[in-house]
Amino acid sequence: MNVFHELQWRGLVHQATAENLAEVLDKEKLPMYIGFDPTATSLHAGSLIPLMALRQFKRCGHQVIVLIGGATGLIGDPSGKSEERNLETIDTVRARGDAMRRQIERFLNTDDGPPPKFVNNIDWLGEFKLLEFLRDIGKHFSVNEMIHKDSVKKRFGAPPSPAGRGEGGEGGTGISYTEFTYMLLQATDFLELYRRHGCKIQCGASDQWGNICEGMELIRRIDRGQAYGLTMPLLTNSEGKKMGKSEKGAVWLDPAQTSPYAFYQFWVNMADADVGRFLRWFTFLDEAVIKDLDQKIGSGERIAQKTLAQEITSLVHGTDEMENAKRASEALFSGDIASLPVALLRQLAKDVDSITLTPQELASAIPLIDLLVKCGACSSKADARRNLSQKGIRLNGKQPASADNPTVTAADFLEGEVLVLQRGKRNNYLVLVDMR
RNA sequence: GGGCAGGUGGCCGAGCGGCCAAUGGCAUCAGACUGUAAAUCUGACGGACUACGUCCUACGGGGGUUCAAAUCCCUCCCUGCCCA
Repeated sequence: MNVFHELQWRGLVHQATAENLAEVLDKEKLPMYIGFDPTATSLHAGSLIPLMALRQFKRCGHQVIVLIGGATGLIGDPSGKSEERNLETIDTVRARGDAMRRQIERFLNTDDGPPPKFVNNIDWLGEFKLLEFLRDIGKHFSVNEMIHKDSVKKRFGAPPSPAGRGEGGEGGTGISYTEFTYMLLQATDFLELYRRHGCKIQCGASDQWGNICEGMELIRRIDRGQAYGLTMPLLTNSEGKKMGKSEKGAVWLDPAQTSPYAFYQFWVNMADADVGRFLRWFTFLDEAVIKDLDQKIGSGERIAQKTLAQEITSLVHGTDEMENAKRASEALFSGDIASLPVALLRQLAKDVDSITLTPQELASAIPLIDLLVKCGACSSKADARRNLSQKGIRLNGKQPASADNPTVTAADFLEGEVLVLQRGKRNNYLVLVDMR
């Protein structure tokens, strides 16, 4: 199987540096690398695109190399950023890099294809002497060209032109010499991996195009070698907005930061206009199956969305967690919470935000308003009252009985143990009674 | 350095002495309709409370004038534009 064709029909190819990349890959299974800078302790939904590329290359028999940007993460990539970033400490970057590496290792831990290699650019960039770097690498870069790169141009203010109005970037916030150097570092990485591992392809998100091309050029200039680059689309929704952000913030791949349930729900809620694209990007389902699902979009059952959610959740969190998330979803959206087994509801505690009360706390009636704030369903008492008056709150699936100032007592708990609080249709909270 | 224009709730943006917790738009939240969608419609949208009302906190920071200031004065900080 040719990766290029595979990536292409899935819509994962944004740009390639060679017209004939597909043929090149037909002849040879070139090693490929993707770099991840440790900008956070976890990857997020957007990172799934490069991760899927790694899986696809690996599956097609390519050696894949994952580069952790232990060095570049200390500098900061200006690509796609409108403002200069604050520098992180070495310890922070190291810790994040380790966490990211573990996460990626787990994602690539499959037996279809050669095992991935992991490298960290601190190992070579960290060794470079400044003068050596300037003489060996810096000499190959023209500042004149560099300042015309999108990533840099965006940071330059609109030049005061005689006509009055500046054109281009809207008053850039400037760029430090540090970030300006970033592209040289990434180019050096490519060269280094070309030398060490015979790596000839670098992939990345579309905003990495410039950096990737610089690396290719460097390889050509210094080693007279031929390398390639391939970029992939950015994760955006049909409205062109960046995704991976939900109402609670970013959708993380780390289950401690975004529970598998929340992760699953994120995909179930995908807009019709986006599902098809994501089924291609984020699953290994073949074309016929996906086309069949395309037909079912809009029919009302959300079959495509549910399939998408199941596939990605399995991929990221494993099938067990996916089954749990699926079961939790079915339970909470069944509409008849009161008749569900208490044991099942108790299990939801790890998927849904929950709090535990002691029997003493429950001895007297608790104002529902307080409980809503306590479990996180509402941000303040005023917010709780508001939601209550607008009929947005349900206890175990039902509207609270008393109108004015409803309270909760032990009797409201299913079998004295569990209370499901809901704000709107999709926000679920669990109140458990400590049975010890 | 000189001149000018500004800093208002998550964002944009009105208000320019009392009727201003502050018009409007966006975003957000809930409800209706649906498919746990989109679009649309309705409502809410600083906080606390023994609540169709009361109180507290808010219009860059500080100080002042006034019965009363987002609105006037002083001062400080910051931003944008123009001229050097």
